[in-house]
Amino acid sequence: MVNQAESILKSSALSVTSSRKKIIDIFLSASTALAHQDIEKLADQYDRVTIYRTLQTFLERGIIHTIPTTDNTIKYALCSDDCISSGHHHDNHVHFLCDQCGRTLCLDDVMIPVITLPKGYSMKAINMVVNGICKLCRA
Amino acid sequence: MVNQAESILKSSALSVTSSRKKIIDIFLSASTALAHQDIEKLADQYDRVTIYRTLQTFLERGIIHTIPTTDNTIKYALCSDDCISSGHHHDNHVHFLCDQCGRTLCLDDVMIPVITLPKGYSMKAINMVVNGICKLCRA
DNA sequence: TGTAGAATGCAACTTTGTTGCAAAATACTT
DNA sequence: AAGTATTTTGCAACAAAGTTGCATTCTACA
Repeated sequence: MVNQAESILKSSALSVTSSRKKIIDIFLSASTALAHQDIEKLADQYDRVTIYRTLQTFLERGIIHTIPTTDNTIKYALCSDDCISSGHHHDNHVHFLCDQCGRTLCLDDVMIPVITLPKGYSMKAINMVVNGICKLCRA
Repeated sequence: MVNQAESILKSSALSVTSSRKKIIDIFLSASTALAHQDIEKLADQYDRVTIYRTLQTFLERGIIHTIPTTDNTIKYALCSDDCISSGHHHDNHVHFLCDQCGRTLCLDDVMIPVITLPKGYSMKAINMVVNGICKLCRA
């Protein structure tokens, strides 16, 4: 019996350690994208440095991705299954940052529209981030 | 004879000081968006704290705006004339981050397309950032 | 089960950002 | 043009965020 965290690690050819499993579990049970600080609090039995290195490793392997924000913070979120299984990383949905509750949400149903760049520019990745008030805060 | 930096400060009802003029001049002569660190180096006769506070003031007055990035840095750029003169801040063009030279460019000609959010979400601001290789690096 | 190699924790450090307060500069009044 | 209220600046001290080297511990695998 292998759990989801272990299978993610194994399919990325990473050794299975308790800190890595814990951090993946945190992402799996989170409904929003998480800042480094959030993870530190939720996994406080592990060293700060371990969390930095683990997130770095996960980024390199494409297990998680970053979401750009207009304040100084970086938010991390699990990549979708699609994103992991394909070799290349692609993350073509819109992200939403609630100005009231501070949560970062993946709007999986809202695709990023195609845009045309000026001559001479090539595109490797695209991010679209909306700020506003989320469903829960408006209700 | 009033220079451009002074007229920007006066139209924002800010007192004219040498550090503020210097920082605006840096933005005026920069072809790309700048990180805090860039400004610190280019205005190293001024205290770090002064630069933090000046950028903060400029943001509040809508003289500059931030550009979100996927790495940990925030980049600042001068708002266009339109953006300054209208009361509200709007910055509806796409930003481009070159993965090779690291520069952040405003693609003034590429507008952010309109998207539809799911029910219950309200939009206050939107950012679109493209990573890739810029014109100059490809040439 | 033993061992090579990888991951972790610790300590020390660098960088980045913040706050309070005294000194200096600016804007405004007369 | 000088005096003064107010704003801005620089300094110092601090807090938070991120990095590096190295010894110890753990994992994967023979």
